[in-house]
Amino acid sequence: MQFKDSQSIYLQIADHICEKILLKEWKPEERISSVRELAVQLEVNPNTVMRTYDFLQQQEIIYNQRGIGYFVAADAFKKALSYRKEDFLQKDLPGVFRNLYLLGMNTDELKPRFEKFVQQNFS
Amino acid sequence: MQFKDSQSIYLQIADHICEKILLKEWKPEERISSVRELAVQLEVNPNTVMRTYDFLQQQEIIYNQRGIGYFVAADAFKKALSYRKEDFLQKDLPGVFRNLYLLGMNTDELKPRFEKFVQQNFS
Amino acid sequence: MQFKDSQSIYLQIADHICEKILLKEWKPEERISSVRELAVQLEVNPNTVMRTYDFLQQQEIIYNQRGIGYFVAADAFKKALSYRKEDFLQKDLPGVFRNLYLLGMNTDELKPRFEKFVQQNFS
Amino acid sequence: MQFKDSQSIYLQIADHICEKILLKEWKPEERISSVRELAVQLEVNPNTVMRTYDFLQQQEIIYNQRGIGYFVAADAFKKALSYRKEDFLQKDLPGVFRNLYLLGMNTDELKPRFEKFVQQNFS
DNA sequence: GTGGTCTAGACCACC
DNA sequence: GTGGTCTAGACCACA
Repeated sequence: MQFKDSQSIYLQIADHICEKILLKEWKPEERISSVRELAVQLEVNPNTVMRTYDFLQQQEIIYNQRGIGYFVAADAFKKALSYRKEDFLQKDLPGVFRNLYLLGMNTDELKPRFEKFVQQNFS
Repeated sequence: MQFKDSQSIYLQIADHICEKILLKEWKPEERISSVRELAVQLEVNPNTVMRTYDFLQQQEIIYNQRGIGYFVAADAFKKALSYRKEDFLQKDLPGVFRNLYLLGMNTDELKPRFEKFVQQNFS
Repeated sequence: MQFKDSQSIYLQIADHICEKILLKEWKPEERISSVRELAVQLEVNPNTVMRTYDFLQQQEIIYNQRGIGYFVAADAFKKALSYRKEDFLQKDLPGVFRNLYLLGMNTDELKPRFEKFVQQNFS
Repeated sequence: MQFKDSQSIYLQIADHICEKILLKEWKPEERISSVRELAVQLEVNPNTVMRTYDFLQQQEIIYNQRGIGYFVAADAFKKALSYRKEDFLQKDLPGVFRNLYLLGMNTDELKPRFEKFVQQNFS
């Protein structure tokens, strides 16, 4: 996995995990990788993964059983959805629309790009 | 002008100036505020404005005449457009599309929202 | 390291780093001193070093790994060469040639001086 | 006349005047343009030309007759030559040689460039 | 520990 | 008046 410069790594990892849950690849009560495992896998400092898990735990998307590991929360899907949706419509969209307008674009131009994106990333 | 915490001030100022140019409020070869003037006006440190101007000069959106001040470049519109467009398409859009997909939405649903936004903000 | 008055310190530091790379003392992917370390070593303000690193990153001679440090770019030699060469041919040479002509000299007279210089400084 | 960014305008004007003298286009005791005339001609602030004349007067290359104008000094040629030569061999050349070496060039490569330069600028 | 940003204030050369 | 550079010191997010 490669990371963008524009967002902190730990949040990119959090997003990645949320997607697994939203796409139902990971199911409730399922155990997820340990901090160290994931750190090795992503070639990242364990502290960074720790931070991700901390963050997701605060969002109540995962929970911790001491000495055993981290698990997907029972209502993780719902939480992950709201975590995603929360800001998107209110915070992200206005900025997107502003850019669209300033750049002389419109939503129709986004359509083919969106279809291409979905095809490349989710199929 | 108030600043968000999510982006550095000097880049927010840069974006603001780009918008002036994209909206054709500022025209080519027009002199822009001096570093100190703008600093007072925005209530930020002159160094911060200097950094903005430095950045915009690198983007070839503004240029400097020694001892006189900064001016809007002849092809500022084009440069500003490509600077913003590049950022938008590469950095913002993927995240937007990802959210759209995960939230089960599509670009058609954005259309009425966008039209409403434009009407409210640019007319 | 002592600095001249005729050029800004941060660019003199940049030149110095370029030389290390051109002389192959520093190799691709090698980590370079942290901002603070170099600042202490050169007895300048960290901001000044930061500016140097910023500049060299724009030239794609060094790159940054978040929270870890700055590294010599893979093609740093090439980039450093073209950066220095461009400056030299366009900014320095015309003035040199002008002086040569006005002083009634030619390039042949430079040859022995150059050879002596190389011998004294690089061997 | 266009000015480079790398050197202050008033010194570039001074250089230009010195060249006129070295090329014997301007002769001893000849009156030179007034500050205002030259400022208009070069599209520069009169203060800037004033500074040039001040500087050249300090170098004893031109002199002033109050209320009449500026004149080329009797020994202007000699002074201009020494003003040029003074730093060239000792200050400029080492930097040039350093660059040549670092860039893997030698004086032979300069020869055709020099000939081309002379042809373009002085014939 | 790392870089990144910002403020405050100073000094300089230049137009 | 203009920009440009530098210092000092602070605070922050991040790995």
